Amino acid sequence: MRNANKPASIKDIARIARVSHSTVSRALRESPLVNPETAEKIRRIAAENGFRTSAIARSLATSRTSTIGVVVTSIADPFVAEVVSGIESEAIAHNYSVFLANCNADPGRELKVVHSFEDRRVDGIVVTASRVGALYGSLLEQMQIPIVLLNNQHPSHFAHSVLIENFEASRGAVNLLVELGHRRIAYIGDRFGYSSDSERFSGYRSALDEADIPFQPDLVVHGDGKAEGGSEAMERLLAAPERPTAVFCYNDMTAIGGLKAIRAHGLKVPDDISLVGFDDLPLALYVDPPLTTVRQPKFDMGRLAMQVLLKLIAGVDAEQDVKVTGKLIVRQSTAPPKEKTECNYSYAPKTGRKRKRMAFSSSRSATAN
Amino acid sequence: MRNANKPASIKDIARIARVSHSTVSRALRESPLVNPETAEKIRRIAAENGFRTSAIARSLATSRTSTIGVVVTSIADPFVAEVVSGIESEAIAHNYSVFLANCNADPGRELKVVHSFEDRRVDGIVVTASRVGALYGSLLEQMQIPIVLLNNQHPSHFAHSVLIENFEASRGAVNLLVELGHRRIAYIGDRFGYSSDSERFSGYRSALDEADIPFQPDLVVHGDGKAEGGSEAMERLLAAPERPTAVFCYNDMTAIGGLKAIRAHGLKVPDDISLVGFDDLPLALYVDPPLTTVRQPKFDMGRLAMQVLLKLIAGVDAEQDVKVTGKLIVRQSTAPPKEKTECNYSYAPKTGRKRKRMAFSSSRSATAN
DNA sequence: AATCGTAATGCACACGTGTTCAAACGGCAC
DNA sequence: GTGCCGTTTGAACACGTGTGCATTACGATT
Repeated sequence: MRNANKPASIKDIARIARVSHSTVSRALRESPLVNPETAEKIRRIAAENGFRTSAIARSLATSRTSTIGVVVTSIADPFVAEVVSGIESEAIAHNYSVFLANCNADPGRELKVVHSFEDRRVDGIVVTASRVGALYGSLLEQMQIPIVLLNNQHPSHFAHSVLIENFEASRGAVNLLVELGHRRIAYIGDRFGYSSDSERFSGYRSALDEADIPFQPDLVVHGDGKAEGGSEAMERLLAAPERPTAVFCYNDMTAIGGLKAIRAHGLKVPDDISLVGFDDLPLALYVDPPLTTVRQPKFDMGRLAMQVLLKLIAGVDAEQDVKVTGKLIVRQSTAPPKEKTECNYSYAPKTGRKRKRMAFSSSRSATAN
Repeated sequence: MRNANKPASIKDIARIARVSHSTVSRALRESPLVNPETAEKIRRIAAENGFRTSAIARSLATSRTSTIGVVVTSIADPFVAEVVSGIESEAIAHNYSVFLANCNADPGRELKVVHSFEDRRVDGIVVTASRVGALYGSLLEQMQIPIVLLNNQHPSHFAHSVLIENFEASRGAVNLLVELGHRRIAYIGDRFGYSSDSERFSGYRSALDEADIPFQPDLVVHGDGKAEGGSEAMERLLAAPERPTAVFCYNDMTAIGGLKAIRAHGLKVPDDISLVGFDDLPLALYVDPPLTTVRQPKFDMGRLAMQVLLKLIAGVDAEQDVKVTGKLIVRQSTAPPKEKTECNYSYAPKTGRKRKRMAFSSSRSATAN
């Protein structure tokens, strides 16, 4: 009907319906101020002409865009992808659209994309696994946009955040190894000084302390959070005179790298060495053996971040830090240690031991509705 | 400096600089029409006040948003994630921002998000692995927005598309198995009637034909494109009286499901059965054994789709269908068949055989710049 | 019958930017 | 001095929508 080129405007519809553009605007927004009959007529005409009201013009008039920006390190990271999926799901349920931008762990790039979001007048921003901590303080001052950080790697008191309980989760994971009877438990950390690494390391130490297992610094090595670094770190552990019987890893990718190194040495998981990861990536289910790991409720964390953001946008105050609990998923990469040289510690239930068990279940899972 | 609340506008800057808002607009856009000195002064004042020009208002004035929409089945799909990464990379290099929307393989949802993109006046749309074929014909008529389909699952003559050469790629993959000496080669397909499945199946048949291997219908079964379906399909193959020595799979996930089933039967890959996948997901590298597969240049396909879209937006005409070639990645899931009952076909080089080798390399890889 | 209240509609302005056109200014050639 | 041209600037309008305010119409109330 239209000769195309330019999309039809509200005034075109008004002309056809013989009313003012104000009435059309009201009719399409279901305003009670307009006569039901004419409203129906207008909506019919709009539909016939394939009219869609311009969100751009509406945004200019209302100074709200119903749009949020999501900045991630890399959308190709499976962890990130699930988080974004959760964000998007919650966003679309509230008629928000999401801008996505990779920053490839480059702080300069991160700054740039945040500015591009500012230009686009997004109503809010979610940043996953940001390493720029102090930056957001002054940035936030300048542009008045609500920001939610998800698993941010530097403590920030400027923005709201959603984060996993690293300490509790890793303590629970290491405790599983303890209860299986392991005494020589190693930790393969990350080498970039992330707070998630230090928190998981603290959980590891805490679990050892509770089991009266002395901490041995030579059982702690560092990877790079990826498979390659995990392999190299595991090599160092295996080269030591007395190797560990279990290894707790910073994340699944280092565990998978470690798995490869263990196999290269002709050893078996879990027979010779038990392995525990962190994240529960989809991948963890498909390696051999399937990986015991701590599940981060990635999708729910994304939804949660969006929910917090929506509150901030609405002006409702939300709690500063939303913590979610991990859940230990026991698969086949963990088992009791082989009876070996030192048999002092058998797998028999340690009846008289400390009864200080820790609550570590799926309770308080992040399924807020 | 500003009392905040509302972001500063071009007029605020104009007032401070004692010029008209037109001059500010020109100065910020580096127009040659403005005196270099005053331009410098204006830019300084703008920077001091943290001013950022509103992309919303600019879009309204110019009727261009520098924005594209990407609709995907699920961003949590690793294939999709890498494609999106490529799209985003190329987009940001041209100062475009990207809207992301999941449709969860629900055609109704797909329609809805495309309409939301229309409302937002995106300059273009990329759709990955769409199943809605004919729909886009009429839809495209209504809204005058350039669309590029990536690996679309129904042939469409309405929109431009980027797609993998399924036939050639799968023929090459099966040919590898033939050359290794396999004769009983099965195919685990997909059951949803995608064109990618039928094309890969055609490639499989073609490779058999060229090797004078008779086609056996009972060696073709169907999964669901995921691990579960792959396992079930493989179970059916293994239950047959005479099982295959090699299996070509519709994609990596079905191959991985198949791997699991093979292992459950106490058989080994590649000793008892060779396995070939399709896609080269990151996962393929980490299963045991690492999977031989056809690599789709996912990132480059994303970039390519964006490049085509940019051409269409600019009004330059682009070729209707851009085809990219897969690349066979040989890892450890393939090997010559074990010498067994029928020893008629040894692995000795078949000297006198058809010399009709096919060209199947990384040539014409999609690295257009 | 006059007044009032209510429903329905249109007018006019605002949102922030881009762009055309006219105007002001200064320098130069005649 | 006058006319012309180039440079720089401002005024005005446009983009498409939302909304406060005034206006009209009409039925109900006094």
